[in-house]
Amino acid sequence: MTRYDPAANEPKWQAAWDAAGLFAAKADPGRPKYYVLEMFPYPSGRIHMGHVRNYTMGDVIARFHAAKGFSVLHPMGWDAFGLPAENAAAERGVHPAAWTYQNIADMRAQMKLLGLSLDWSREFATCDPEYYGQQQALFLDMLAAGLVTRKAAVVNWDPVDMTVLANEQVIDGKGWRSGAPVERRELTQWFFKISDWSEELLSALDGLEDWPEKVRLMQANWIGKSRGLQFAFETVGAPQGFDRLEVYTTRPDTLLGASFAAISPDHPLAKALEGDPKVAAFVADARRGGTSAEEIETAEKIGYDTGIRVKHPLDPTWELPVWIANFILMDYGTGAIFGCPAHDQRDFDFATKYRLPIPPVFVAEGAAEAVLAEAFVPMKSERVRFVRGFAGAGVQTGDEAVSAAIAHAEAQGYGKGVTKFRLRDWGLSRQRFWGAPIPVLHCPACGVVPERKENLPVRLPDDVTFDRPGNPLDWHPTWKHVACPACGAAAKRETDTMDTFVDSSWYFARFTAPHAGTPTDMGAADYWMTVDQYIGGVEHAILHLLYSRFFARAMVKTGHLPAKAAEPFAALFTQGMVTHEIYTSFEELALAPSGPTTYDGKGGVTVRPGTGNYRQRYHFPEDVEQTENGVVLRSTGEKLIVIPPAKMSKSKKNVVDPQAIVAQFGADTARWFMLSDSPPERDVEWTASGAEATAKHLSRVWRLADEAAKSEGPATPADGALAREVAKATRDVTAAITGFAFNKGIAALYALTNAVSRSDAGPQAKRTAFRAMAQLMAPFVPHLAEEVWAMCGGKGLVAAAPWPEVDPALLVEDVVTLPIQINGKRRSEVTVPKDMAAAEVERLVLADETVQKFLAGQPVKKLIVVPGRIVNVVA
RNA sequence: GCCCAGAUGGCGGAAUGGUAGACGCGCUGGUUUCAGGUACCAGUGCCGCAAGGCGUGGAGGUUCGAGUCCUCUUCUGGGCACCA
Repeated sequence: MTRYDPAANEPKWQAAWDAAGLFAAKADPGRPKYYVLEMFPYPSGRIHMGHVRNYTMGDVIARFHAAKGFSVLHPMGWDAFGLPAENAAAERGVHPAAWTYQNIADMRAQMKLLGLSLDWSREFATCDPEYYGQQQALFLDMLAAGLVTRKAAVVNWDPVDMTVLANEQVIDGKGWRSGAPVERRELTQWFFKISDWSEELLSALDGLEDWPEKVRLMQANWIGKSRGLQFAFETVGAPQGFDRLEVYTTRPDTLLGASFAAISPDHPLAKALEGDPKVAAFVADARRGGTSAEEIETAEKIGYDTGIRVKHPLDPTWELPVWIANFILMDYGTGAIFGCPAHDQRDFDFATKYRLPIPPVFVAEGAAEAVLAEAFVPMKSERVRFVRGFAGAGVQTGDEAVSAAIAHAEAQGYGKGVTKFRLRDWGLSRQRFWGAPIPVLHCPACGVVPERKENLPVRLPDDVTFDRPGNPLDWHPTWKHVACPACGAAAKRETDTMDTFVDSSWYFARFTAPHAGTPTDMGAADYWMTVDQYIGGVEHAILHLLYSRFFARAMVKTGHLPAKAAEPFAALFTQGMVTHEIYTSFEELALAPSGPTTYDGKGGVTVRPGTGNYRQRYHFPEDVEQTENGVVLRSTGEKLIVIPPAKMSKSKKNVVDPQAIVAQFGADTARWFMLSDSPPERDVEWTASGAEATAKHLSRVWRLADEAAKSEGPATPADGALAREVAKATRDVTAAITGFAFNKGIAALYALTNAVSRSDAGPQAKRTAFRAMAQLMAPFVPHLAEEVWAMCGGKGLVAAAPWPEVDPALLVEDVVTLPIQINGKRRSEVTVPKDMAAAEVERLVLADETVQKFLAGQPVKKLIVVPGRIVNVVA
């Protein structure tokens, strides 16, 4: 018996596709276009199973739309700037570019094994001078259009990587790459003014109907619109220029519960007081740690009483102390608050610690006013009784009370309603080498001067070393010393480079004209944009997608994209992770007392307390073996602890290498299995048994097709039953692909295989069925599909064949089997012609022996006949 | 604390309010094979010899009929948050 040989067939068909130029995207005004894009990879050097899953999904979508007659754009590139290249450069003494381009070459070779329908002619890396040069041009246009600004900001400073970190790059108060504790520093930085677009970016989310609801919600929360009251306290005893203290509150209904005012350590007033050494010492203390709310949350609340007082707006005789407190963020609102400890837990904690009064504004309905043990924050449904009412009070708490309080403040003239957003401007400056240089100069005479466009790209130098910390651009002997483009005087280049999120915020637009002499070509962009289907990990739900949405708008404004592309991704799909079991063992260290290891059932492994020193080891799946005894290490037979599947990670060694899988089973097996076992949005567990089963199935399909291809038989007309199975599968696979339910599409293909296998139709009818199956399989397992197509007499390449249409007549059944329920329980069934009248069905049902038996003489109260579905007898 | 998503056989998962468990894995029996593997056939929610009964985290409800809709609840996963 011959077996299917992927190793021989897959390269053959890949070469055939290449020779036919099938995947080169061509702008064809006569055809509808379809732009499918997967989030491009960082060139780490190896592809992983997550890539395989991501790109296979995109490939199914791309191949399907090509077969449906669309002009498809399905490009691939490299998100190639970033810290790992610099780390590698520092460790190995290679230039980041050399390391990056070698990785790209390696990964491209691995990816090509997968048989993806990618247009490689459009490939670029963001570290190509051609790409980042256009990015610099884009930056200059945005600068001219007022979309970029330079301002001082408190930033997270990573003292090891010597760079600014975004809040989200700070994990547990430490840099996400270096692990070093983060400090807060004030630097002058370049910013994209994304916060000007808060309202637009928020409201436009409503139109993104083909985005996951979850992602839209996460973006909405991130933008964080709130309605509140802004007002100014009159100060008493404050330094010159601080007669008033502006505060913002979303809870103006609790204004009568004020007990203190507090300002951020970064507030101008705090700075004005830093002449006092005690204040300076406190502020230094409060600034320890990162700027993220999460970081600040875990820090203990500390405060310093400035001695300044403010007058309550509703009662000038009522004075509140002004504290500097570490939990107030300068970036949100005005950097100053009034504290209402009775109805805000963190204010309560603060007031308790510093023995400040805690006056309640309201209590739960029916409750007496008592000393509070914690802040009283009523639930939405809870009714309250006001104990310190004012005009506008007396209604429910919540939005109504807030609106009433704002109206009251506006009527009395002490404040006004203000809408604030949480979203902050996007700081793009990075003090790193391996990024796109920010194309501006600092001239002693002219100040900040944009580089001239004809001088772009501002290239990174080749002669750099990484043997000392900081930014190599900054201490390069010559790079930054240039003449001012405006006056010709000696000037210095900006040595900051751009955040790598900038690179990935417009690459999708560049793919439409990857070698244009301007950032985009409007003709190409007009044809291809927007991206019809974007696919990637949910980890990019906020930043990358929000930045891209901002950039697309900025590019419309600067004339680099047509207005219709302002929302760059029409549909988004976020795929689940690839997981694998983890195999671990404990190595007992010398002199340690012995004790058993245990597994807690939740993914954690613990060594029994008090048993001494162990070193935990992880083992690669390829090094372990399943035995009757459980999972053991192949080399030693040592029994291993198996931890339930988790995301593949190098540190846990629960990884499988796609290249090895392709070598063992072929690309089609990897592709099929990645899509077959779980819905695409959920995690999928990679298992060796599942991969083997997939390979067996694909081999079976090939063998059945091979048999059909080789059998001689009468030229029977197409077998009706088999044709019906093909029609059903066509309907189901089509629906599964358009509905992003690839697992169901694969189930339909299994069902069709079984149907063909069991069918007694002649070989000719079977060959017809197999050609149809090849077409349906082609998006999932394109190589095997070509093989089956060719064996069974398909003309040309199946990859170039149109998608099969369903003949609706074939899906119509002549007779239907109706289940019969008696009082809602299934008791019998009746097979009737499809169109039988309900009255006739009723007669048949009542005559049914089983029905009579279960009725046992009871009268029938009601008889429900749902045509074509079910019959329910109510007795 | 708030928001979101889930909970279905031994496992992954199917199921426009209409036969719960498609399809796959695993398992059982059989055929082929010297054997292992492969391949093929049959079976496989639970209890029960059977008739039948019970079954979609739990408790109620709506309905002729609920995995699906409503209320409450438990648990799991994810997101957000000293956001004023």
